[in-house]
Amino acid sequence: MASASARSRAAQDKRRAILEAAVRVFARQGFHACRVSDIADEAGVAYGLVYHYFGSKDEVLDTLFSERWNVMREFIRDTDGRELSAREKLYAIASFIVDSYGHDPELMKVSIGEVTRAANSFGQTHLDTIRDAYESIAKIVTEGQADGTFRSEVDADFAAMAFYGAIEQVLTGWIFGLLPGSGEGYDRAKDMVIETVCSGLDAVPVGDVQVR
Amino acid sequence: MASASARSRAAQDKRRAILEAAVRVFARQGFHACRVSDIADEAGVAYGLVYHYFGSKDEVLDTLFSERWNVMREFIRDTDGRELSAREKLYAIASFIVDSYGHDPELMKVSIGEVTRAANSFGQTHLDTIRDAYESIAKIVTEGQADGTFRSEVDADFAAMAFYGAIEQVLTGWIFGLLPGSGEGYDRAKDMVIETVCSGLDAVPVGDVQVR
Amino acid sequence: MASASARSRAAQDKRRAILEAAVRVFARQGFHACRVSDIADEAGVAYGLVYHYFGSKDEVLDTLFSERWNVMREFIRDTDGRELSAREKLYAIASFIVDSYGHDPELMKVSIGEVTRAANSFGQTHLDTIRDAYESIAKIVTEGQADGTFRSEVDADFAAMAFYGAIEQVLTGWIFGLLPGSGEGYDRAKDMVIETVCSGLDAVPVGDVQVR
Amino acid sequence: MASASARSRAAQDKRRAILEAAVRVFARQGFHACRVSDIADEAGVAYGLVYHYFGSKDEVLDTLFSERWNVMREFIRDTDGRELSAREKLYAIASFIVDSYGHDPELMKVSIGEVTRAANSFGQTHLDTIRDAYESIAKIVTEGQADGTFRSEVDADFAAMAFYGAIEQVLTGWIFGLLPGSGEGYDRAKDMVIETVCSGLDAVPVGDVQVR
DNA sequence: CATGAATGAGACTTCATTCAT
DNA sequence: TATGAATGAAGTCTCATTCAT
Repeated sequence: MASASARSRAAQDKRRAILEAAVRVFARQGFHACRVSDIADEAGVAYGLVYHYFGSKDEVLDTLFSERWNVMREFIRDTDGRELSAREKLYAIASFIVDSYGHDPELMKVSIGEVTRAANSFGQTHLDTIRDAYESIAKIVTEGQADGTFRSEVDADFAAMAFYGAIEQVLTGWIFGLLPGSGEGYDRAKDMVIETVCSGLDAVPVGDVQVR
Repeated sequence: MASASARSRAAQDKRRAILEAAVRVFARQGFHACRVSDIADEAGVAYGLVYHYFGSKDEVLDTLFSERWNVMREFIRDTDGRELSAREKLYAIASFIVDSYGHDPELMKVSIGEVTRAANSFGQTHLDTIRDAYESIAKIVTEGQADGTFRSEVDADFAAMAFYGAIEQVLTGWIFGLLPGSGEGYDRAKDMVIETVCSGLDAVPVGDVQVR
Repeated sequence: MASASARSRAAQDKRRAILEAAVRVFARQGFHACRVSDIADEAGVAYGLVYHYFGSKDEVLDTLFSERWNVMREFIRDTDGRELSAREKLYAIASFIVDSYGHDPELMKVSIGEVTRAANSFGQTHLDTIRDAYESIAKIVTEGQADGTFRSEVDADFAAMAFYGAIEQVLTGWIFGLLPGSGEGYDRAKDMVIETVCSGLDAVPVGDVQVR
Repeated sequence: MASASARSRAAQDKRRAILEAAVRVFARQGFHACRVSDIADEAGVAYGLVYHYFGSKDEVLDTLFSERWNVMREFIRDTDGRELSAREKLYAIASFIVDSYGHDPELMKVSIGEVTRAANSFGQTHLDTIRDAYESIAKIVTEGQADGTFRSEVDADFAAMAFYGAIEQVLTGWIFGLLPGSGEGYDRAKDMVIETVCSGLDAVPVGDVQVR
């Protein structure tokens, strides 16, 4: 019985090893440029074992996406349930995303870089998950607007998108090497995201501008 | 000579037809999932003609991306040279990007999905172009900070990234149907991007927050 | 010892279960289109057990074929030794083959489709067995010709082939639904095979025909 | 225009070359044991050209089947329309099949040996064609029975099956080397098939036999 | 310019077989 | 006996690219 569970544990270890190897090679070469054998080699397992655990190369990426977004969705939902102001909630979420990058930049690189391809093929499931995450963020914004913390000029859906996009682009900047500071400046980054999105760039808030 | 130029014009028409067909099939199926023959079929030209005008399938995408970003870079540079406040300049740029989407959503989908986010392959090729655009935006922010329009709490590089990311994510939301309002709400979208990024979400600007 | 023999019997049961499962899946999907795991699943045993009892997937089919043909060869030999006329012997053999189909159509389908007709691979392996059976039939025809029961116009080898072919094609007709009556008309079928092969179609026997 | 038709003719030549090469390699190694590259090599064309003309390896076999059975079906229909006795019609058909073997033994080998696999997968179309051919033969038998040439003891469907099976088994005998005489004895073979099927083996026609 | 047949390297996937437990 | 994870060779199919016309 112990041996059975040990065998099972060992088996799952290989599965996990394949998944982690996939993150590395996808991040390094991109999903399309990497072969299934690259994943197997990186994981140190036989070619066929990838297909023992996953139905296809796509399914490996699929699994990676699911895991990343489920964790994130759960975090957002938990955060929303805590006793925090709307701004603090957004800060917590921004922190989580930035920290995720700090913890596993390769996974984030894959997650950000391959979404489109996923959305274009097997990604309907993920779109629903992603939509759900955005809606949770929008809900936080809406609550902030309701209690007077946030202004009501901006649609909550829209703000959620801008909020998430701002963060993700910062990560993209780090990934591409367009932005300095990855590796040390995480805390500063979080602050700046929140500063930008919550307080804005303006020294003094103004109304609409008119540019032809 | 007239006939020669007419022939030349006709030829360029085919080239253009291929490019436009490519946008449609890339947007529909993704760059990797579409074959060169799909482009030719969509354009209504012979298979080999694609190779008469372009050196490779990659070059078709490269061309598409370059055209789009050169226009954008030029616009940003021009805008920077105009007699506008920093906020107005950002508004003009946001308008331009949103209008670009309104004008050719498929091109934007391809541009964002296949190149901007692709840190490997194509992303690398166009990195300098992208970097240049971001730097132009950052320069505008810097100037705004210098003349007191913008606060200095946020790094200009960082703000440029957040600004661009917020916009691009809104487009992404439209592309994937995560955000309602594409098709009508462009003007409102521009305002909201500027509102969000410049004025922020806060009803009353506050300082840093402390979350756990 | 009783328990040892019981264990052994149980073991042979599994072996038999695998063989019978193999007949079903081979008949359903064809030998090449079915995987070893299909056999194991159908038999309700573990993957590896197939290899405990058989050296290879081929060996499973070989075993099936050998069992069936050895029984048949034995029957033909026994029949030949009985006190019967040549015609009665052929009738007995035709009966046996038709009854075999009635008893296990799937096995016959596999035997005919995957081995008898497969001039390459499996056919070669069992050629001697098949040849032996045909020769036994030819011997019966020869004896019939010797004692004046059968005409001598037709070579015995040739007649054996035609005889067996006629029967097998009827089975094939049943297998593929080209011929009605499988399931009920076995006795009638036997009669008709003998009628056709022994008495022929002619109302009155005639000589050679001349067709351009 | 001439050059266009020449090009087209050349193209069809390659297609034909692939088909003929396929017959040879399928006959030599069997469908399953041969790789697509074997076909290409045998035809002296590039690997990919097989896929330019055929959607899959299966489709190559499929095409071979169709051609062979369509020719045969047409011949049977034509024969049925001629002014011949039923026996002469059967003789003509038997001749045709035997001659087909004489003319292209490899095609017949493939045609006979791979039917089952075809029937198990893509062969529904062929089954209909084959059924049609059998029915045409049965129709000839029925007419013979109607005009008193043939006895009515044997069902026409059944007789058609036995007739065809007897012939095919002779070919199989030649293919396997179980039967001597292939190469020279074609005419004798035709006569014997007709003798066997039409006149039967019996020296003197008898009624039913009773064998337990 | 235009066509589309021809090429062949490359990648995914399958699956028979082995083996440690 | 029995299990099923692990292996890796082999083969199908795809598709970017070339080239003769």
